[in-house]
Amino acid sequence: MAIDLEKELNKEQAEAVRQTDGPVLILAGAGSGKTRTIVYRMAYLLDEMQVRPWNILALTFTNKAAKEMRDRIKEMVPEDARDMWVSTFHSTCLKILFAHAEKLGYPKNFEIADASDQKTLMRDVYKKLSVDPKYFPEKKVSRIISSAKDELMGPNEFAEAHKGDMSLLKIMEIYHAYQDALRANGSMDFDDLIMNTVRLFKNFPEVLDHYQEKFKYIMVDEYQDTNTAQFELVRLLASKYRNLCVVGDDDQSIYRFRGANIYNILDFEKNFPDAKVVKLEQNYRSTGNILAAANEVISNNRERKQKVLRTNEEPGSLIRFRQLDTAGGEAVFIAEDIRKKVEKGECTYGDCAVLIRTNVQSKELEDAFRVRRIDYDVVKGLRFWDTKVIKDLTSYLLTVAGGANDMRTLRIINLPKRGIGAASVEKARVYAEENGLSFLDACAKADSIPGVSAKAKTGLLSFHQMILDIREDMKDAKFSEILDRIIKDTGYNEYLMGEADTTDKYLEFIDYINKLKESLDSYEEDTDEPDLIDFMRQNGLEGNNLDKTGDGETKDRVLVMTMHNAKGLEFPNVYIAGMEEGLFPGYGAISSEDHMAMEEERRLCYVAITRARKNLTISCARQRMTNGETRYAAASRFMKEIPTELLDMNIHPKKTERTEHMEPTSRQIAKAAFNEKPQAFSKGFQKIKLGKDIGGTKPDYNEGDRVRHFKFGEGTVQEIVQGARDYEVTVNFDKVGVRKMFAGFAKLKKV
DNA sequence: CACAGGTCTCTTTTT
DNA sequence: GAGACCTGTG
Repeated sequence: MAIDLEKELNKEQAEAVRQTDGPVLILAGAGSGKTRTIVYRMAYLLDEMQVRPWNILALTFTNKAAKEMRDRIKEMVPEDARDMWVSTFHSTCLKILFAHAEKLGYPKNFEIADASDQKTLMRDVYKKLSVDPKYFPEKKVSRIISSAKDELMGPNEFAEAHKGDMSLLKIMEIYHAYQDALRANGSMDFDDLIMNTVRLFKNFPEVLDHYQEKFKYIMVDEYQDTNTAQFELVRLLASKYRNLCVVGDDDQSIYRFRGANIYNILDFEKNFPDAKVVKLEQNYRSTGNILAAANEVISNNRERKQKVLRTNEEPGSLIRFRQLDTAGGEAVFIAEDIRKKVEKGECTYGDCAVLIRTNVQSKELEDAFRVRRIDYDVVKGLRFWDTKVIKDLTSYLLTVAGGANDMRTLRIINLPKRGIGAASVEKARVYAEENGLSFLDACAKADSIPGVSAKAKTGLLSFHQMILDIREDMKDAKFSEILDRIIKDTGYNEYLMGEADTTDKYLEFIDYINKLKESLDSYEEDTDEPDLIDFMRQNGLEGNNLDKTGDGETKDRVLVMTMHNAKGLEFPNVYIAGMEEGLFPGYGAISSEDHMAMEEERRLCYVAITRARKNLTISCARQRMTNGETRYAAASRFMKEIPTELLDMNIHPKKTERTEHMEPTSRQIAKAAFNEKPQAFSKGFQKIKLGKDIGGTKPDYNEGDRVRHFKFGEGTVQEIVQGARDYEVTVNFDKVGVRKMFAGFAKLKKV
């Protein structure tokens, strides 16, 4: 099948497809037909350039993206799709490591430690090293270790990089012990998969050479999200044939917090000086006004590649902006608005999505939808294999199967409760270690373990016997049958009934179990030598998340999700909720010294805006409960970056929109009145005029006055200028020097 | 050993 | 304000 590029693609897309050799950077703006371009490019490589399918590697971040790409290639070139490696960074590395694990000192059948395994291991490490989590919060330390791995730093390099820093040296010690614990369990965590593959390539040039020869053409999707380790991996693989095509959008780089390095894409041409760059700026998604707003907002970023999205669409309706008094009122406004639209037949619930900055924001929205009987779903990050029920049951399965690491057995030793407390477990564990036994085998020797209570002894012995019995009886049974037997023998079903506080919850648990069984059955059918550890390895990476966005039941319901979760999706009607200073941009970005933090928030805003196809509604609340505290906030600075002429601000509100829910209660007014910031509350409905009312009140200090800033401390006011939208104040701070800020946000106090 | 009550924390998330 | 987690008591 010959491909008519000119007919099926636009000029830029066709150009991107034709750039087959050498390094290529495709800057694909939001909604510019990125996936289409990638898929055509692959088909072109195969059909026109006679590239062999097994010489192509395509890397993505999510399984969803990999699957979509695979499916679409299959449609175009069915016979070749099979032989191409189109998968995530992690599963690609897994495939490579699987063949070479022993070279790095890992067992051939190493396991993958997921988030909860990591946590368990960290716990152990803290106990072993008697680290005080007060000084070294587990979560923070885990994050530091993870980012060290993202930067390709092992414990030793990490120590080298932080010589003399006492607290970091302690973390290095934890890092060391954590790696040891992983090794002892024959496991790698997700970050290890990438880091170890890079190590493999660096230490074994012949292995690298083999894969360089294999992957003569490499493509990377969402390149703006790559971290240093992933960059290095790609660089190594591509360094021989140099046919590297990366696709991404620097304006949509929103994962800095998990190691993504935006300079990978910004500096691509520095790293590959002969790179060809193609920009895809034609947008096929949104109306003119939405696109104009997105372009305006993102143009405030300095560190970016110049791009302007354009469209053939009409300008469409204005972007609506509403400021409500409370977060609850905001939720009511959104729910009512959606209800009215659906009643008028303008759209269906499924056409609407509410985007939020933080997960806690979903609560009020859920209440508002529930009260109105509006079908909705909150897209949660909850993933199938991380679910407690699934972790419990797979731990049982692996323990029964034998060869499970102790971590699994330890998880279920007293679950459901069988009278074995933490103290007894610890004793059995020490005994196991001293005698070189697995934890399960140590249970059988309960009589010889010193200091274990009679009750616990019985518990340990019967646990061991139960596992052996199941193992013996179910030798030839299907995995799903073994699972049934486990549930029966352990009384896990009864345990779940106790755990679930509602019937719905219980049914959800049962649903998980059924899904697990299905998954086991289909694995057994498709695999020559089914093996549970292999099953876990396949699926632990196979995100299989219960995400409700795409596949399967496309129910007609409103979706509520974080802006991060919305990346890559689109909806006719989008609501962005919580457009407030302190929430979006978040407090952290506002107080950060690093301007890249604010730029990242702005990119997130850009991502959120560009999700909308036809209608975009942005809202915020004057008052919101955050972290158990009532906080007052002005509208987001990002709102001021959208030109007024693109906005419908409801300056003359219709009476019908002034529902009681939006009015503050007298108690709230009283509360606000006692608050130090009197501008926090409007009396009744406040007219919103950008440039005046939003944070634009004249400060109560003058040039030359001493003022205090919540973060920067004291300083002297050098200049106060009335800007287009707010008063701009220049302050020379004693500690941090001269800063320019908007009076509305800086909350400077006269000293 | 289990449970109750006190304490602490609290962006964003994939694999 | 809610959820996770730790500690003290029965």
